[in-house]
Amino acid sequence: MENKSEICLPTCSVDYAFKRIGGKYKGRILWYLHDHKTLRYGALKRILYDVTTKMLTQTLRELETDNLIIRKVYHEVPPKVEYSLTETGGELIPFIDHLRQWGDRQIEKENRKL
Amino acid sequence: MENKSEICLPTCSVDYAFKRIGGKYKGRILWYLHDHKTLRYGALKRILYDVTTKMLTQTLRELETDNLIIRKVYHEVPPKVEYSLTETGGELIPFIDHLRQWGDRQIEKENRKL
DNA sequence: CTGCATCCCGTACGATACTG
DNA sequence: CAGTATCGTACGGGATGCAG
Repeated sequence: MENKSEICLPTCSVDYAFKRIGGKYKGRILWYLHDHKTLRYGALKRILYDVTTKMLTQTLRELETDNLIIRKVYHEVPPKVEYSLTETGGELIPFIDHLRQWGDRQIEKENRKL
Repeated sequence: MENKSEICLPTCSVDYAFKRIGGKYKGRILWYLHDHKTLRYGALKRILYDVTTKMLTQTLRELETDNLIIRKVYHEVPPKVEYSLTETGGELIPFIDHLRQWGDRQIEKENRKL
Protein backbone atom coordinates (compact mmCIF):
# COMPACT_ATOMS: atom_id res chain seq x y z
CA MET A 1 0.00 0.00 0.00
CA GLU A 2 2.73 2.43 0.94
CA ASN A 3 4.73 3.45 -2.08
CA LYS A 4 7.96 5.32 -2.60
CA SER A 5 7.82 8.85 -3.79
CA GLU A 6 9.48 7.80 -6.99
CA ILE A 7 6.59 5.92 -8.50
CA CYS A 8 3.44 7.84 -7.84
CA LEU A 9 0.08 6.17 -7.98
CA PRO A 10 -3.02 8.20 -8.81
CA THR A 11 -2.93 9.37 -5.20
CA CYS A 12 0.42 11.14 -5.31
CA SER A 13 0.63 12.97 -2.02
CA VAL A 14 2.07 16.13 -3.55
CA ASP A 15 -0.80 16.21 -5.98
CA TYR A 16 -3.25 15.37 -3.21
CA ALA A 17 -2.05 18.21 -1.01
CA PHE A 18 -2.09 20.78 -3.78
CA LYS A 19 -5.65 19.90 -4.67
CA ARG A 20 -6.70 20.56 -1.09
CA ILE A 21 -5.12 23.96 -0.74
CA GLY A 22 -4.71 24.93 -4.39
CA GLY A 23 -7.82 27.02 -4.90
CA LYS A 24 -7.58 30.69 -5.72
CA TYR A 25 -8.16 31.82 -2.13
CA LYS A 26 -7.46 28.81 0.07
CA GLY A 27 -3.86 29.63 0.87
CA ARG A 28 -4.69 33.18 1.86
CA ILE A 29 -7.70 32.13 3.92
CA LEU A 30 -5.67 29.61 5.90
CA TRP A 31 -2.93 32.16 6.46
CA TYR A 32 -5.28 34.91 7.60
CA LEU A 33 -7.11 32.54 9.91
CA HIS A 34 -3.81 31.65 11.49
CA ASP A 35 -2.83 35.30 11.70
CA HIS A 36 -6.05 36.41 13.42
CA LYS A 37 -6.80 33.15 15.26
CA THR A 38 -10.47 33.57 14.37
CA LEU A 39 -12.34 35.60 11.79
CA ARG A 40 -15.95 36.35 11.00
CA TYR A 41 -17.36 35.92 7.53
CA GLY A 42 -17.50 39.65 6.87
CA ALA A 43 -14.00 40.27 8.16
CA LEU A 44 -12.64 37.55 5.93
CA LYS A 45 -14.44 39.07 2.99
CA ARG A 46 -12.91 42.49 3.67
CA ILE A 47 -9.39 41.10 3.91
CA LEU A 48 -9.81 39.09 0.70
CA TYR A 49 -11.14 42.28 -0.87
CA ASP A 50 -11.47 40.73 -4.35
CA VAL A 51 -13.60 37.72 -3.47
CA THR A 52 -17.31 37.36 -4.17
CA THR A 53 -19.74 35.98 -1.61
CA LYS A 54 -20.27 32.97 -3.80
CA MET A 55 -16.59 32.08 -4.00
CA LEU A 56 -15.94 32.82 -0.36
CA THR A 57 -18.81 30.65 0.83
CA GLN A 58 -17.91 27.88 -1.58
CA THR A 59 -14.25 27.93 -0.61
CA LEU A 60 -15.04 27.99 3.11
CA ARG A 61 -17.36 25.00 2.67
CA GLU A 62 -14.65 23.05 0.89
CA LEU A 63 -12.10 23.83 3.57
CA GLU A 64 -14.61 22.79 6.21
CA THR A 65 -15.41 19.54 4.42
CA ASP A 66 -11.70 18.84 4.14
CA ASN A 67 -11.46 19.37 7.88
CA LEU A 68 -9.02 22.26 7.61
CA ILE A 69 -11.21 24.92 9.22
CA ILE A 70 -13.99 25.06 11.81
CA ARG A 71 -17.23 26.92 11.26
CA LYS A 72 -18.85 28.09 14.47
CA VAL A 73 -22.35 29.54 14.24
CA TYR A 74 -23.73 31.83 16.94
CA HIS A 75 -27.50 31.70 16.90
CA GLU A 76 -28.08 35.39 17.35
CA VAL A 77 -29.69 38.28 15.55
CA PRO A 78 -27.90 39.53 13.59
CA PRO A 79 -26.16 36.28 12.65
CA LYS A 80 -22.57 35.70 13.59
CA VAL A 81 -20.27 33.02 12.19
CA GLU A 82 -16.65 32.57 13.14
CA TYR A 83 -14.04 30.59 11.29
CA SER A 84 -10.83 29.16 12.70
CA LEU A 85 -8.22 26.55 11.85
CA THR A 86 -8.49 22.91 12.82
CA GLU A 87 -5.44 21.11 14.10
CA THR A 88 -4.95 19.54 10.70
CA GLY A 89 -5.24 22.92 9.06
CA GLY A 90 -2.76 24.35 11.49
CA GLU A 91 -0.21 21.78 10.42
CA LEU A 92 -0.10 23.53 7.06
CA ILE A 93 0.89 26.87 8.52
CA PRO A 94 4.66 26.27 8.60
CA PHE A 95 4.51 25.40 4.94
CA ILE A 96 2.45 28.44 4.03
CA ASP A 97 4.63 30.68 6.17
CA HIS A 98 7.83 29.56 4.49
CA LEU A 99 6.17 29.87 1.13
CA ARG A 100 5.21 33.40 2.08
CA GLN A 101 8.77 34.27 3.01
CA TRP A 102 9.99 32.78 -0.24
CA GLY A 103 7.42 34.88 -2.08
CA ASP A 104 8.65 37.98 -0.29
CA ARG A 105 12.20 37.34 -1.42
CA GLN A 106 11.12 36.83 -5.03
CA ILE A 107 9.10 40.03 -5.03
CA GLU A 108 12.11 41.90 -3.68
CA LYS A 109 14.32 40.41 -6.36
CA GLU A 110 11.93 41.53 -9.07
CA ASN A 111 11.75 45.01 -7.63
CA ARG A 112 15.53 45.33 -7.68
CA LYS A 113 15.61 44.34 -11.34
CA LEU A 114 13.09 46.97 -12.42
CA MET B 1 3.79 34.41 -24.96
CA GLU B 2 3.16 37.13 -22.44
CA ASN B 3 4.13 36.61 -18.84
CA LYS B 4 1.00 37.05 -16.82
CA SER B 5 2.97 37.82 -13.69
CA GLU B 6 3.37 41.41 -14.78
CA ILE B 7 -0.21 42.16 -13.88
CA CYS B 8 0.30 40.52 -10.51
CA LEU B 9 -0.06 43.41 -8.14
CA PRO B 10 1.34 42.76 -4.71
CA THR B 11 -1.85 41.49 -3.13
CA CYS B 12 0.12 39.37 -0.72
CA SER B 13 3.11 37.11 -0.90
CA VAL B 14 1.09 34.02 -0.11
CA ASP B 15 -1.00 34.69 -3.17
CA TYR B 16 2.12 35.43 -5.19
CA ALA B 17 3.78 32.17 -4.23
CA PHE B 18 0.70 30.07 -4.89
CA LYS B 19 0.35 31.50 -8.34
CA ARG B 20 3.91 30.46 -9.12
CA ILE B 21 3.63 26.85 -8.03
CA GLY B 22 -0.12 26.39 -8.00
CA GLY B 23 -0.69 24.88 -11.41
CA LYS B 24 -2.05 21.39 -11.80
CA TYR B 25 1.38 19.83 -12.32
CA LYS B 26 3.90 22.33 -11.03
CA GLY B 27 4.28 20.91 -7.56
CA ARG B 28 4.81 17.40 -8.87
CA ILE B 29 7.27 18.55 -11.54
CA LEU B 30 9.39 20.43 -9.02
CA TRP B 31 9.34 17.47 -6.69
CA TYR B 32 10.28 14.93 -9.33
CA LEU B 33 13.07 17.15 -10.65
CA HIS B 34 14.48 17.30 -7.16
CA ASP B 35 14.08 13.57 -6.74
CA HIS B 36 15.88 12.70 -9.98
CA LYS B 37 18.21 15.73 -10.14
CA THR B 38 17.60 15.95 -13.88
CA LEU B 39 14.91 14.61 -16.17
CA ARG B 40 14.32 14.51 -19.91
CA TYR B 41 11.06 15.65 -21.43
CA GLY B 42 9.90 12.12 -22.17
CA ALA B 43 10.80 10.86 -18.72
CA LEU B 44 8.81 13.65 -17.11
CA LYS B 45 5.88 12.83 -19.32
CA ARG B 46 5.97 9.19 -18.27
CA ILE B 47 6.12 10.01 -14.58
CA LEU B 48 3.28 12.52 -14.87
CA TYR B 49 1.39 9.80 -16.75
CA ASP B 50 -1.78 11.87 -17.06
CA VAL B 51 -0.33 14.99 -18.66
CA THR B 52 -0.67 15.98 -22.30
CA THR B 53 2.22 17.34 -24.33
CA LYS B 54 0.50 20.68 -24.49
CA MET B 55 0.15 21.04 -20.74
CA LEU B 56 3.60 19.67 -20.02
CA THR B 57 5.31 22.04 -22.45
CA GLN B 58 3.23 24.98 -21.27
CA THR B 59 3.91 24.26 -17.61
CA LEU B 60 7.64 23.77 -18.19
CA ARG B 61 7.79 27.11 -20.03
CA GLU B 62 6.09 28.89 -17.17
CA LEU B 63 8.43 27.35 -14.63
CA GLU B 64 11.38 28.32 -16.80
CA THR B 65 10.13 31.90 -17.20
CA ASP B 66 9.67 32.11 -13.45
CA ASN B 67 13.26 30.97 -13.06
CA LEU B 68 12.38 27.83 -11.13
CA ILE B 69 13.79 25.29 -13.59
CA ILE B 70 16.55 25.16 -16.20
CA ARG B 71 15.99 23.88 -19.71
CA LYS B 72 19.13 22.49 -21.31
CA VAL B 73 19.00 21.60 -24.98
CA TYR B 74 21.43 19.13 -26.53
CA HIS B 75 21.71 19.83 -30.23
CA GLU B 76 21.62 16.24 -31.33
CA VAL B 77 19.55 13.98 -33.50
CA PRO B 78 17.25 12.84 -32.08
CA PRO B 79 16.71 15.89 -29.88
CA LYS B 80 17.45 15.74 -26.20
CA VAL B 81 16.27 18.20 -23.59
CA GLU B 82 16.99 17.98 -19.91
CA TYR B 83 15.26 19.84 -17.13
CA SER B 84 16.60 20.57 -13.66
CA LEU B 85 15.92 22.87 -10.73
CA THR B 86 17.39 26.33 -10.38
CA GLU B 87 18.67 27.47 -7.02
CA THR B 88 15.46 29.44 -6.50
CA GLY B 89 13.41 26.41 -7.42
CA GLY B 90 15.44 24.29 -5.05
CA GLU B 91 14.55 26.59 -2.19
CA LEU B 92 10.97 25.39 -2.54
CA ILE B 93 11.81 21.73 -2.05
CA PRO B 94 11.75 21.64 1.76
CA PHE B 95 8.27 23.09 1.73
CA ILE B 96 6.99 20.79 -0.97
CA ASP B 97 8.43 17.93 1.03
CA HIS B 98 6.63 19.18 4.11
CA LEU B 99 3.43 19.37 2.12
CA ARG B 100 4.01 15.89 0.76
CA GLN B 101 4.40 14.43 4.24
CA TRP B 102 1.25 16.20 5.33
CA GLY B 103 -0.56 14.74 2.31
CA ASP B 104 0.69 11.27 3.22
CA ARG B 105 -0.72 11.59 6.72
CA GLN B 106 -4.10 12.74 5.41
CA ILE B 107 -4.30 9.89 2.93
CA GLU B 108 -3.53 7.44 5.69
CA LYS B 109 -6.21 8.96 7.89
CA GLU B 110 -8.76 8.56 5.13
CA ASN B 111 -7.76 4.98 4.52
CA ARG B 112 -8.26 4.13 8.17
CA LYS B 113 -11.76 5.56 8.07
CA LEU B 114 -12.85 3.49 5.07
C1' DC C 1 12.34 12.78 -29.39
C1' DT C 2 10.52 17.16 -28.31
C1' DG C 3 7.57 19.89 -29.11
C1' DC C 4 3.81 23.48 -31.46
C1' DA C 5 -1.07 24.38 -33.60
C1' DT C 6 -5.77 23.79 -33.61
C1' DC C 7 -10.17 22.79 -32.04
C1' DC C 8 -13.15 21.88 -28.33
C1' DC C 9 -15.23 21.52 -23.74
C1' DG C 10 -16.07 21.49 -18.59
C1' DT C 11 -15.74 23.96 -14.65
C1' DA C 12 -13.77 27.45 -11.89
C1' DC C 13 -14.87 31.82 -11.22
C1' DG C 14 -17.45 36.41 -11.59
C1' DA C 15 -21.71 39.73 -11.36
C1' DT C 16 -25.91 40.55 -9.65
C1' DA C 17 -30.09 40.02 -7.18
C1' DC C 18 -32.41 38.26 -3.35
C1' DT C 19 -33.27 36.12 1.75
C1' DG C 20 -33.57 34.36 6.85
C1' DC D 1 -24.71 39.67 8.94
C1' DA D 2 -24.10 35.77 6.41
C1' DG D 3 -25.23 33.76 3.22
C1' DT D 4 -28.48 31.44 -1.63
C1' DA D 5 -29.78 31.49 -6.34
C1' DT D 6 -29.14 32.29 -11.07
C1' DC D 7 -26.95 33.35 -15.04
C1' DG D 8 -22.91 34.24 -17.76
C1' DT D 9 -17.98 33.90 -19.08
C1' DA D 10 -13.07 33.11 -19.31
C1' DC D 11 -9.63 30.04 -18.95
C1' DG D 12 -7.50 25.75 -17.80
C1' DG D 13 -7.02 21.75 -19.80
C1' DG D 14 -7.92 17.45 -23.23
C1' DA D 15 -7.62 15.22 -28.00
C1' DT D 16 -5.52 15.06 -32.12
C1' DG D 17 -2.43 16.03 -35.87
C1' DC D 18 1.76 17.81 -37.67
C1' DA D 19 6.90 19.34 -37.70
C1' DG D 20 12.00 19.85 -37.05
